[in-house]
Amino acid sequence: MSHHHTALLANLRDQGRRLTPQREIVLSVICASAGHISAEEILTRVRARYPYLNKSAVYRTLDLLAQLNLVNVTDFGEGRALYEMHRDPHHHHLICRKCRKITNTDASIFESIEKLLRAEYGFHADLDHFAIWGLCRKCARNRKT
Amino acid sequence: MSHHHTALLANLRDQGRRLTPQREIVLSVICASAGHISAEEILTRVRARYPYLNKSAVYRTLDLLAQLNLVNVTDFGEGRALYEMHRDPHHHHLICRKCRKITNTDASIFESIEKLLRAEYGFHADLDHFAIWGLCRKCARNRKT
DNA sequence: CTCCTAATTGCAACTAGTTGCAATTAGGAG
DNA sequence: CTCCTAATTGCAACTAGTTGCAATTAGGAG
Ligand SMILES: [Mn+2]
Ligand SMILES: [Mn+2]
Ligand SMILES: [Zn+2]
Ligand SMILES: [Zn+2]
Repeated sequence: MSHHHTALLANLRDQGRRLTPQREIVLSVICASAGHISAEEILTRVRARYPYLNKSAVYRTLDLLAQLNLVNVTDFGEGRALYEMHRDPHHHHLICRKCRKITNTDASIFESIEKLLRAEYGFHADLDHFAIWGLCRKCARNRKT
Repeated sequence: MSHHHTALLANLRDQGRRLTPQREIVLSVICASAGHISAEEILTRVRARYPYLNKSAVYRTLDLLAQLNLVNVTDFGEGRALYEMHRDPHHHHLICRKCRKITNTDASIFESIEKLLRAEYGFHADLDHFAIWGLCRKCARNRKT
């Protein structure tokens, strides 16, 4: 049993919830994927191992894993959610709303804001995977600025 | 013709796009709404004035307005997008992933990051309406922290 | 004012994801 | 190991939003 299954199990037990084979398979598929992966692709890979697993169970598991903060969910403007394991070091994505170019940054840029939100609002922000929209250098220049 | 219609017209003309009655109606419905409003509710209000306007036109207009940055689009975890005019002063929302409580903050918290992204990546971030997930004070305390 | 054409709409069919409920089962009690 | 029950799954029906394409039209040219 991997490290992530242990984390899942601990989280579930706290809430009187159960570790089912379906949940284990979904989690391990996400663990085995390098980057961002869609629900549809997760379902495909899950079914390679367990052909009759229902899509409702996959979607419900994805919601659960997101709520437990084991995976992050991000919309990169494709009109569907992409899932990724929470891994260190954290990173963020800058997305150009004009040309859709994506640039990565590291997590440190949000450190000061995390402290501010905690100090001022008592809010423990999940700032470990942001999609930040805007204009890239090239597109901002073309706006005759 | 309102200030917002003028802004829309200018944006459209630049790109060889057109100001249609459908687009005007959708924009004015969002302008007339105080806070966040769903696409479904926009469609309902649009049809109060123009009963046969097609939902595709509404969704396509919403995409367009978002791309032109005249409205912001945010998912507050309800599984659907909410739309709001870009208005000053800007604000952000802190959402607890456990109890779904929503707290507002003002826009100034992101000023330093906006400068950093511009200086370091040449990226002009749209940081005027963020939904930040995390744990509120109460829920963070209950996690036996 | 009329004509023209590329942009846009309306439509119908489709896709991704959600929901309510009966059947199944994880996991605790004995 | 067996029983029990609340949590979960599978299913089928549903909803929100998307897409391709023919019909319409905004807005520019003459
Ligand atoms: Mn990522
Ligand atoms: Mn808002
Ligand atoms: Zn760009
Ligand atoms: Zn909370």
